[in-house]
Amino acid sequence: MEEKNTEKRLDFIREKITNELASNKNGGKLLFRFPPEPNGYLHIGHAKSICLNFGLSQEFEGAGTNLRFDDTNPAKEDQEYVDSIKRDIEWLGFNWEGEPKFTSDYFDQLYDWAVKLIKEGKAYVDDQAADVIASQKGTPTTPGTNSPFRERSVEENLELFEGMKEGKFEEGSRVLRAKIDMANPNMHLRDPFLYRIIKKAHHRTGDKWCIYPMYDWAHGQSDYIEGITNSLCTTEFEVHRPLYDWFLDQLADADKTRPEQTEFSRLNLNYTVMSKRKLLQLVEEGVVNGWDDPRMPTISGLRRRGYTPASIRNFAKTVGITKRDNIIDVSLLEYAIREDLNKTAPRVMAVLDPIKLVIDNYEEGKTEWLEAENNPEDENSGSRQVPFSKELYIEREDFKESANRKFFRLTIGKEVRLKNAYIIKGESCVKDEDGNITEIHCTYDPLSRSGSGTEESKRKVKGTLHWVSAEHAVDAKVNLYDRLFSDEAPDSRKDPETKEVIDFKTFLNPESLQVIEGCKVEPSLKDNKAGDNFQFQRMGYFILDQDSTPENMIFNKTVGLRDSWAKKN
RNA sequence: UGUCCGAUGGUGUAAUUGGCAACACGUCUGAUUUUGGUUCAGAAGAGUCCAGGUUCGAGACCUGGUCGGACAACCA
Repeated sequence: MEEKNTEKRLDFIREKITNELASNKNGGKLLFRFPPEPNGYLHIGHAKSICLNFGLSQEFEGAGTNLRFDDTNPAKEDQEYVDSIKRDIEWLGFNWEGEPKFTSDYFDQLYDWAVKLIKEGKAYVDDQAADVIASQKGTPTTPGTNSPFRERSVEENLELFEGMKEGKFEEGSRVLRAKIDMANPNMHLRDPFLYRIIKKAHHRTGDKWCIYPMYDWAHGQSDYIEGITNSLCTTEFEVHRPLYDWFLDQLADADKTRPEQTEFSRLNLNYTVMSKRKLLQLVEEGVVNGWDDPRMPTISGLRRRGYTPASIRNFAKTVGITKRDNIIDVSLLEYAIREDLNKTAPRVMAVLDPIKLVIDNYEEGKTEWLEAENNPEDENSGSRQVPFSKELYIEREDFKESANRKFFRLTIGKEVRLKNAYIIKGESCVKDEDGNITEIHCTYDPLSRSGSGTEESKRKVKGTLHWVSAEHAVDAKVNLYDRLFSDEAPDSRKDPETKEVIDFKTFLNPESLQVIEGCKVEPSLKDNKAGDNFQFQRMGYFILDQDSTPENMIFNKTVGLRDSWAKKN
């Protein structure tokens, strides 16, 4: 699918970059970076950032975007996440500059710089316990107090820091801190941590290190090492920027590229949660079936749900880039996928809740192969043959014995069109002892075949039903999905009494997954492969699941068609 | 009683940098339709958080408020 026409409207970041280019900042060089921590799967919020950072390098001539794994915390990170992140970025249609980068590649340089800061009296080893240090930090409205270890000699600091590196001290017993200003109104400048001791094997550096750099120390310096020009991140890092700049002030070479951090607001979607911690919780507690559960807002979940890369890119585009808080309505996401799939997904017939329909005046044992258009929105999509016979399945909800004039479907005595086939008239129905309808009987008009050109075929009937030949139908399992949470803002509701935030899992939608077996689909579907998107005519968009086999077909519902009838009823 | 950031229809985003508040989603009509889909035509819905000020003219600039968000992890 084509990307929507790029309008000339520039968001504030693109405008800023355009201006920088005009003033020849950094000699016209542009290098961006996408810096995920490999501690979870990427979600739709990351997709926004990916589309920004990698999109920028596609839009500006000669620009590039690095992929850098911010792997400074071996306690949480894992190779599995590295792999999934690479896969998701590529699936979205983006390429990074050269090989993927890792913050852990810079551990030696970072260590050397830390030593330099110590030698200049700008960093010190603090021996206090975490809670003591925390209490000395002060609060946002009250200044902190200096650590008693703040004025240690350079020699002692050097020796202790080396000891930390050598593994001579216990985890949590010492940290290296920058010596800035414990009374600074910006809390991030109150002697922030540079290093802590973590005696865990790192997924890349193994046992080489037992001290690991903190985010603030590692991030900006990694940008600097790579020669990043524009370091784009979300607004919660805005208050970190003075610290980002402080480090560069101490270390950066005047004739090297100095990166600049710019913040934009993160994406929020209603009816879901977007924090990696909470998503991990859903996975670990088995609330969902893994990171790629189609109900998850993860990129892998959306992929398995049937979303396409183009739809997500277009979604990111309509959502835009600003600094203000936002909560995107899921209808925007759903629109993006419908718009794409409407143009690209082949139409097929599938009956989700089948009931037998017998055509009394149709010849026993006869099969006709009727032509069916693959996609009326795509002239080049061609057509296929679908089998028609005396006994069919139709959707149970498409029949009522009698109904008012607004019911455009099958009733006794009224005519409807069977899509791509004949006009039929409801005659009678069979019920079991409980009064449930078990079989419907009808008659057909042999002269009304679709596309035959006869007067009878041109007759206007109000309703058209999808169907599938009972003899030729293939069984399938279908997963129907609804929103994972029944509340718009599951992670920010507060108890009116206690003012405590209510656990987000309270709002889980118990009906978010409905599995239906015994669906009947047209035989042509057997030839398709996992990941293929379809429109089940009149029902919605579906994707062949990765676990599907020709013998046990499984479809996932991506999204329903717009349904102006259901809305009124 | 801090620092930083933000505020435009229900939602998201614009407004050529001071000149009739526009676009998309959503909602509602109607037309078309062998998908109650698509498409097409149209409608309703904000006077731009508030109060002052500058100006012929302010969503935009200035001042002061109000409201919302971020920040006190040996997380990122």
